[in-house]
Parts: sequence; structure tokens; C-alpha cells
Amino acid sequence: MGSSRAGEYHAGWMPSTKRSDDPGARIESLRQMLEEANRAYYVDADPVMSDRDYDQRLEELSGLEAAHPEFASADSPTRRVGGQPVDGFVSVEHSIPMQSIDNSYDPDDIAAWCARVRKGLELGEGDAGPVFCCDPKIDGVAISLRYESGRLVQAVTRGDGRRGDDVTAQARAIRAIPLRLGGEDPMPAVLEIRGEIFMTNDVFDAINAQRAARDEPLFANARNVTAGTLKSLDPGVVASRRLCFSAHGRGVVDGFEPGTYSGFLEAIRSRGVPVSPHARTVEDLPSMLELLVAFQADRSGLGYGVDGMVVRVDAFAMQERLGATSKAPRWCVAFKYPADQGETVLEDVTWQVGKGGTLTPRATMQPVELAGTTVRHATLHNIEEIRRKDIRVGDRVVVEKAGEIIPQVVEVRLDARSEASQPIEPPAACPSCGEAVHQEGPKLYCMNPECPAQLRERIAWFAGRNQMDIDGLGEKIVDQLVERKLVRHLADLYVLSVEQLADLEGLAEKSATSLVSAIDVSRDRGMARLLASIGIRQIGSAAARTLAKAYPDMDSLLDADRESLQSLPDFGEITAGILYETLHSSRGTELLDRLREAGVRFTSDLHGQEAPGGRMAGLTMVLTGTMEHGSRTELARRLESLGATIGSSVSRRTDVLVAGAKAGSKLEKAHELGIEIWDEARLLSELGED
DNA sequence: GATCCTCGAGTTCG
DNA sequence: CTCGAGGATC
Repeated sequence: MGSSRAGEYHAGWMPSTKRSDDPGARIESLRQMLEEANRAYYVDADPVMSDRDYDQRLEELSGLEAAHPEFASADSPTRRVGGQPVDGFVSVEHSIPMQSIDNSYDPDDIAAWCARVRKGLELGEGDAGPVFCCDPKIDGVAISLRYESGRLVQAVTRGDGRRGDDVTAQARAIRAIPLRLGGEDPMPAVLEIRGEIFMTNDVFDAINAQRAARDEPLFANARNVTAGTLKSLDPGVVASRRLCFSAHGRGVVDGFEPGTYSGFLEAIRSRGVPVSPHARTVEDLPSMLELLVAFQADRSGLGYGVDGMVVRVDAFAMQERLGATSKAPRWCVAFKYPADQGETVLEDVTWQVGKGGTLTPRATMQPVELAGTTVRHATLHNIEEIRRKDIRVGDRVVVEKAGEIIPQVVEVRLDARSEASQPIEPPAACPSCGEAVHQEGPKLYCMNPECPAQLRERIAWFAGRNQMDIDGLGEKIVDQLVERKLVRHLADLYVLSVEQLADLEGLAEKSATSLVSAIDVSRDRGMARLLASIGIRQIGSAAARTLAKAYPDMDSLLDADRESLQSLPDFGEITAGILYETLHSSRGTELLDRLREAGVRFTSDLHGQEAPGGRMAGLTMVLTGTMEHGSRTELARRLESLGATIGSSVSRRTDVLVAGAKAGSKLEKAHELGIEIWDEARLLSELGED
């Protein structure tokens, strides 16, 4: 229908046909044309008028209205931006709260939800299930629009769900939102439509390009600009930003009775309200899952951000029977597509001090959703990496999660770079102690052995689960111990009193007592753990175990010369040299003396231990993924006690890969190399036989 | 000297 | 989890 109308409009807009004889009729016709053009663009996605034509008609209308004030109307398209800038926002209570929706990332969760819905509706095995309606979850800002007798009277943001801000003036400036509902009479007395305000990628890119040209800071993503725009007090700004709207719910309704959500969407659509063209109803779980998966592939072509699909029970009567928990409705769930990549803006770079004095650049970014978590930080590794990727503060960057866990900055959007972006300079001094920075290749080091940041990291490492395992000595406590100078040296931990600890923030007498006893218990971890805990370069858990197998106690290790150290497996010139130097340096001997004085055990439990000739003797195994029966380390210990060697990466020399849930690249590699793979059940049955 | 392998180090979020 | 570097192996 759109294209034939376009012809009509054009005919009506010949300059020669200016009808000064009947301004009232012309005004009315212009108003209809403009609103119809909005509708064609935003509701039918079938534009009938160019932007230029739209603006020219708007100008003509505006002129006529000024000349003939008797025809003024609050619903005129000219009034969309005519509103005065508002002073501030008035908080308004939602008559029906705008609840949030439960999220899930897993088809199994959707299946479980379906089962809960069936149960909630008291459906038996044989009964037909409810019809579901699925529509895209657009990444925007939720809003509630109130129409009374077809006129937009109020727009309120979601806010905290109970109360939001009145943004009526802003909403009126959004052309996608009809000021008057169309369709047949009778108009519903009250109709609250809820939906999402959002911005298309094109508009977003254009705005950022403009900001880059003006050296203004860039926006992280379209949702942030949308939210920012709605908070703009000037409706003119809102109008210029070209926001879109798509309805996805209802609030108070009076005189409007579709019985289903899909029917509701269709009904408001016919009244001129934009709804998603991708909403579909499905009758059962398999076709629902098929739809969810199929849409995942399509969504990137939509031209705006969609982070999932909302699935809901279609019939309102059933929705009411299912009700809601305190947090979210039971009849509705969002299936989220885990984002593998996201774009955001790099706001700052700080330099972190590691336990060995390494300075590592750490990016702070505007928050971005990635694989189900909100990411704010990423490591930039070193200054070389920063130069290679040409990363600057203020840049738009592409972030992704390596192996679903650790965020990384993949690249910089150089096309969106602002002149104001700041190159990242390596620090001349340690951010913690101010000591001069020393460079070795691409790496920077703080050489001050007394540096408080280093001490903090070393204590935290020492207390860690895989080292001395001091329960209750977390980051917060360590910070205070260093700050109050209660601990200036690792050995100081062993003379802390309950009184001293109870004085710390977040630590009353009871937890202080248990912390003291946790520290006490840690004296007995033995030589292997102790060596790995004190932070000697190159000496981690494996090297420490090698040493603890070769020497019965610390004293015999201290007696060993470089040559004997170098003859140990996996000890070369460098590792042996560093170890020897560290142990015999003044700091090294002082540390060991003080730990010995503190009563820390220096003897080895592993000395002379040969590979026990267990059932798994000679097998090299690697564990990956999440295990349900005990931690990976725990299971590894049990395998080792049966004679297996536990490796950390998969190679040709690996005999068996034990893969738990959510195994990643290691499982893939094992497949490639044709290595035997056990699942957790297989592992347990192998272990269970002893 | 080249290549493969393993360990250590740094790392994010809830 | 990934990268880089040290060690082992050919």
C-alpha cells in the first residue's frame, strides 16, 4: 500500500498547488501525511517519503500553523519538537510494575521452563501444551506509553520497575511513537503500551563519526546513547537522534481486549504502533528451540542490537494463572544469545603491579555484556602489545572473551578514532611506591623489593588455595594488613594475634580467631608447597615438586650447588641459576630464616618418592572442563596416587584427556590428535575399582 | 638450530 | 585460558 500512497503525497506537494484558500484543510492533510510517513517508516518498514520531503512538509505545516493559530493542535507533528526543554525529571509510579525477565543462555533451561509452565497450568501428559509467542529482545531502553482515548498522554521510563522518570516530552519527539492511535473507533479508554526504545546501528555509527570529528568522547554502544538521549532535557536533541520503538507488552488496559499477546501485537500494530515483524507463535518446544536457533543466525542482519529472544505464554488468561515471583513473571523467559564479541570505549589504562614487580597495563572500559557477564576490564599484556594494536585511551575497541573466560581487546576501530584519543605512555615510576621503572624487553618492572603493591600480591599468592592455603585471608584483609603495616614480610603473618586481626574492618573476633588458626595450620604444608609459595621466579608448583622429591628438606637444598640443581629434570642453566641466586641472596636467606623461626615446616613429604606402580603407572593424563565430583586438583591427586602423570596441556605425548562439562580447546585438540577421551563417568568408574 | 613441549605468570567475574 | 620463555629433543 505504501508505494501508491507515495504517489498521492507527491501530487499533493506540488508547489503550484499551494492552497492558501483553505489553510485548515491543508494543515489537516499535511498532518496526516507526516504521521502516515512515520507509520510507513517505523511500523511497516516501507518508507513512502524521503527525509527531505518530510522536512519540507514539516516546515510548510509549521508556517501554516503559525499563520493560523486557530487550527493549533497538541497532536500536530510540529509539536513533537516544539516542547520547551524541561527542567528535570518527575518520578512517576507505574500502576503495574515493569518487571524484569529471567534470563537463560541454555536450551536446557528453556526446556525446564516449559516443563514448569505445564506444571503451573496443571497440564497432564496427554494435554496439549500452551501456545508460545517469541519475539526478539531488542537491546534498548524500556518505556511505558499511556494512551487515553487514543492520545499519548504520558511516557515513563522503566526506572527500577516500580517508579520511573516522566519522559513524555522526549517520547513525543520520537517519530516512531504515534501521538494518536489510528484504527477504528471505539478507541480504548486507556491503553498502556510497553516497549523498547532503541537506535539502529547506522544512526549510532553516524553519531559516533560526528563525535569523532569534533573530538568528543565516543559512545560505547547504541543502548548507552539511547539511554543518554532519553535523559536529554531538550526534545530537539531527542528528535535529532532518530530513535526507534518496538512494543512488547502492556500495562493498564481498559476497553481493549485481545486474549493473546500475539493478538495484542497485531491489534496495536493496526493502530499504528511499531511491533517487531519477527514475532512468531509456536505450539511446542521443538519448534520453539528451532526458532531460537534460527533467529540467532539472522539477528546480525537486522541492523540493530538484539541480545536474545523473549518467549512467553501467548494467552493472557494463562499468564494470569501462572503469575509472578517477586522478581519476574513465570510466564515469560528470555533466551539470551551469548555475545562472543562486543564493542566499547576504552576509558583508562592503569598499571598493575604483580608479585614479582611486573607492571601490567590494565584497561578500564565502559561496561559491555559478554558471554553473560558484564566486562569492565581487560589486560593489555605489555607496552609492545599496545603499540602493535595501536591502542589509545578514548578509542572504540572490540572486546572478546578468550575461552569464554578472560576478556581481551582484539582490535581498535581506527575508523572511529577521535583526535582527542590519548596515546598510552609507559609509566616512568611505579604507581604504588614511586620507584623508577626498569625495562627488560617489552616488560616493565618495579625493582623495589619493599614496594607495598608487590608485598600485597606476594601475601595474596602465598595464602592462595594452591599454595599455603590460608582460608579467610582474602584480598580485603591483605590490603589492610599491608596498609596498617601489620605485615611487612611474609613471615610476619605467623605472629599476628587475634587482637590485631579483630581490629580490622570486616573481621570480628570470631573470624579473627579462625584466621589465626588457619595461619597456624598452614605451617605444616611441607617443602613443595612452601617453595612454590614464596615466589621465586621460574619456580612454580611443578618445579617445587621436583625439588621436594630430590631433597629431603630445605637445608639440603640450600647445600646443593648450581650443578646439582641443573641436573634435575626440567632445570636448565637459567632456572637453576635463578633458584641458586635467590636462595642465597641476603633477602632469600632472611626470608627462610624468619619462616623457620616462625615454625614453618621445612621438610619434604615427597622425598625419594618414585612413581608408585599403581594401575595408572606410566599414563600421562590431562584434565579439563568442570567436574561434578570434586575439584580438578582433587581428582588429579587421586590419579597421581595411582601412578599417573598429570599434564597441563594436550600434546602427542598425552595418553588420556579427561573432559568434564564445558570443556574447550583442549577437547578439540585431543580430538584432532586422536587422543583417548574419558568423560567424568568413565573417570569415576576407573577410580572406583580400587 | 629448529621444533615441540611444558610450566609459569598474569588474568576476569560473581 | 593463553602467551611467552625455558628446557628437551632431534
